[in-house]
Amino acid sequence: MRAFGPMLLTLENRLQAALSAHISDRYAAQVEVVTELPRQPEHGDLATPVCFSLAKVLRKAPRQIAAELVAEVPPIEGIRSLEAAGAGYVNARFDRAAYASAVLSGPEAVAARTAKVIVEHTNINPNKAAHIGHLRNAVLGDTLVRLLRSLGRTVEVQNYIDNTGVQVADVVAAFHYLRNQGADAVRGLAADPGIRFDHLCWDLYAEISRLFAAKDQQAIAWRAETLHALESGDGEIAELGAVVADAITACHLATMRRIGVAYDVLPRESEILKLRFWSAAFELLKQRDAIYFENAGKNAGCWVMPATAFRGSPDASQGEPAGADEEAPDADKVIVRSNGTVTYVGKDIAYQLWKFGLLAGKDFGYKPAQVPLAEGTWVTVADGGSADAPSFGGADEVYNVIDVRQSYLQDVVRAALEALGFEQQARASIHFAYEMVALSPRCCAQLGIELSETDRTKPYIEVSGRKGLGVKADDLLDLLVDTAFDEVRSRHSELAAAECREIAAQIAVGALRYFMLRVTRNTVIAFDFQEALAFEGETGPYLQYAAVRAGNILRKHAAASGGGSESGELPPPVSLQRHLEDESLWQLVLKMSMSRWAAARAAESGEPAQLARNAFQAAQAFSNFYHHTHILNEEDPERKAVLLAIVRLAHRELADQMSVMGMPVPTRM
RNA sequence: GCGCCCGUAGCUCAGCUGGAUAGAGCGCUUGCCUCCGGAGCAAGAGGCCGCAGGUUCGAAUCCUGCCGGGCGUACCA
Repeated sequence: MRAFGPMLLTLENRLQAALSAHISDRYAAQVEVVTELPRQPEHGDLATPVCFSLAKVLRKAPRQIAAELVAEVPPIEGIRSLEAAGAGYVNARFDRAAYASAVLSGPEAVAARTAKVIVEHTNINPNKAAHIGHLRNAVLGDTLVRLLRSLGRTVEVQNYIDNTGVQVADVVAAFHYLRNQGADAVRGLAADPGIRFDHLCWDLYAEISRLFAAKDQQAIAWRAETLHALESGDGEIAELGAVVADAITACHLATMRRIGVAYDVLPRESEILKLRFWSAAFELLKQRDAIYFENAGKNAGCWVMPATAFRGSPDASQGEPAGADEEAPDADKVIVRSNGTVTYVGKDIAYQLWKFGLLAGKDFGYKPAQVPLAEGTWVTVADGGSADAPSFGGADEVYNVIDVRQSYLQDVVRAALEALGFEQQARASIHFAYEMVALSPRCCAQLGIELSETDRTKPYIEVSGRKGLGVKADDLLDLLVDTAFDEVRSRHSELAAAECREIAAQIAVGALRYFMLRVTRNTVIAFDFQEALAFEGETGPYLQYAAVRAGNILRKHAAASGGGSESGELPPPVSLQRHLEDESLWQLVLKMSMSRWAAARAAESGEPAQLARNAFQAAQAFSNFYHHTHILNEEDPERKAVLLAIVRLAHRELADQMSVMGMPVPTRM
C-alpha cells in the first residue's frame, strides 16, 4: 500500500488524531496536539509537549499525564512505541521497517489541484543588462514555481515587460541624441554576436543618467520628447524604442535561460496601453467609488485613492484641526495625474485585475516569442494574435515576486481590488517580497567603485542601474563558470575541455541558485564575490557533490553486478527491521525522507530557504554516511542490499530537492 | 513624524504554530587519503540570542518601552 503524501506527515497526522481523540475521551479536554521533530535522536522520531498544556486544565503534573497517555493510548498504525520523557514529553518511535518500506519504494504521490496560480517574476526594465538583484528575484520566483508545481499546483509564469516607461526612454534618447543611431543601426548592434547589447546599454544608460543627474537641460528635453514619442506609439523614435526593448528582453531571456528559468508569457506594457486595459479599470474604479476626483490641495485635479483604503483606519492625529500643520503629508495615492495620464500603480491595478480575469471582455493577443531558445514562451500582441495560443490569465491566486521596497505599491493594488468588491481576489494577491541585494564594501572596492563620504559609513551600498553601480548577472555567471572550470579541470585531466565546461556550467548554476536561496527572504544580501564563488561548506556544489557520490556508488554497483537493474530491489521488511536497528542508519533514512514534507512546509510558510536548509542537512547526513560506511565492499549481502537501497533513496531525494531549487544534478564533477 | 523589516559565535546566516543541552558554514587550532572521488570526514576553542521590563510551567521566539541599523512613505517606475 502506497502512502498518500509524505509518510512523515501521515504519521504526524495519525499521532495528533490518536492523541487528541484519546484526550477528549479520557479527560474530556480539547487541546491542540502540536508535534515537533526532536533535535536529539534519543527523544524519538516525533514528540509532543501536549501534556504541559493539559496539566493546566487537569491540575495534574505533566509527567503523570504523559505516563497515563503512554499506558492508555491504543496502538497507532506505523508507530512502534510511545514513551514519557523529560518533564512531561510524549515521544513516539516509528515502526522502522514499515516506514522504510514506504519511503524506499519510491517517490510519494501528490494530489493534483485544479486551481490556477499565476507567479509573476523577473520583471526587469528592458533597458540594460540584468544584475544580481534581478537574479535573486528570478531564482526566488522560479523556485516558487517549481515548488508549487511539485505540490501538484497548476502554475502560469509571467514576466512583465515595461517596454514603454522612462527607463527605456532614457536609453532610446541616448541612442538617438547622444549617438545619432536609429532603429536600423541599433538592430545591427543587437544582431552582432561580438557585442553584448544589454551590456552596451548598461553603460549608455549610466552615461545619459549622469547628464540628468547634472540637470543638463538639453538632456532633460530629450527625455521628455522621447517619452512622448514612445507613448504615441508611432514614428521613428517609437520604432527605435521597440527595437531596444525587444533586443534587451531577448538578452534577459538568454541570461535567465542560463540558470534554468523560463516563462509562459510575457505581458507587455505596450499592449496594456494599446488595448486600453486601463480605461476599463478606470471605469470600474470610478463606478464603485474606489477613487475620487480631488478638487483641492496638492493633489488638485488628480484622481486619487484615499489613504484609508490601504492604511487601515485613521485614528491618531484625528484630534488635530485640519490644516493646522501645512506640512502634513497628503497620504492619498494619486492614480491619474492632473494632466490625465495614468501612474504606474494604475496600470498595475489593471494588470492585476486581468490576472484574475476581472477585466470583462479584455484580453491580449498572443504570439510565440521570437527569441532563440525560448520555445514555449508567448508574448502579448495588440492584434493578429495566434489562434492556437493557450489561454492566459484568469487565476485563482497570484504571487507577485517583487522586492520589499515595493510593498507600498502592492498594498495600493490590493486595496484597489478590495475597494472594487473583489475581496477574495484581494486576499489571493500575494506580494512575495524579498529584501534587496546590495554590494558589500569589499565588493565595491574590488569593482573599483569610489564611494562618497556618506556611502562609506554604510554597511552596504545599494545597486543602482542609473549609476551603473552593480554586478551584471552574466559577468557573475561567467566568473562562476570560469572558477568551476578550473576546479573540474584539475580533477579530470581525462575529460575534454568542452565537457569540463559543461560540468562547470552546471556547478555555476548550482552555486548561484543555492547562494540566493540559503538566506531567508527578508535578509538583505550584501553581495560579496568571495562568498558567492565559494564551492565548499554550505554551498550548491556541496549538495551536488553528495548527489554525485551517491550516483557513483550506484553506477559502480550496476557495473559490477553485470549491468543488473538500476532500480534495485526493495529489501524485505525483516532485513530492514534488522539493519535499521543501527541508529545511525535509521537517522539517515529519516533525514532522507523529508523532502516532500519540507516542500509542504516551505510552501505553507512561503520560505524557499527552508528547502535549501533541508537539502543541505540531507547532503550532510549522506556525506557523513558515505565517509563512515563502505557499501560496495560490504560482506554481509543482506546488509549490503539495505545500504544500497538507502543510497538509492539518498540519490533520489537529493536530486529531487535540488530540482525543486532549480539546481542541476551533474553525473560527475 | 508615520509604516514595515533587521539586531543570535570573530564573519555570513539558520532557529518551524513559544518547548528538552541555542545550531550550521566560513575563519582559527588539531587529526583523517594501501579503502565507493578530500568540492570530503572528525574533534576543539568561540554565545549576558542589542538593552530593560512583562506574560508563561517554559521565551532567541509573544507583548511593552528604549538603543542601534536598513527600507518605504512621488502627479518616478
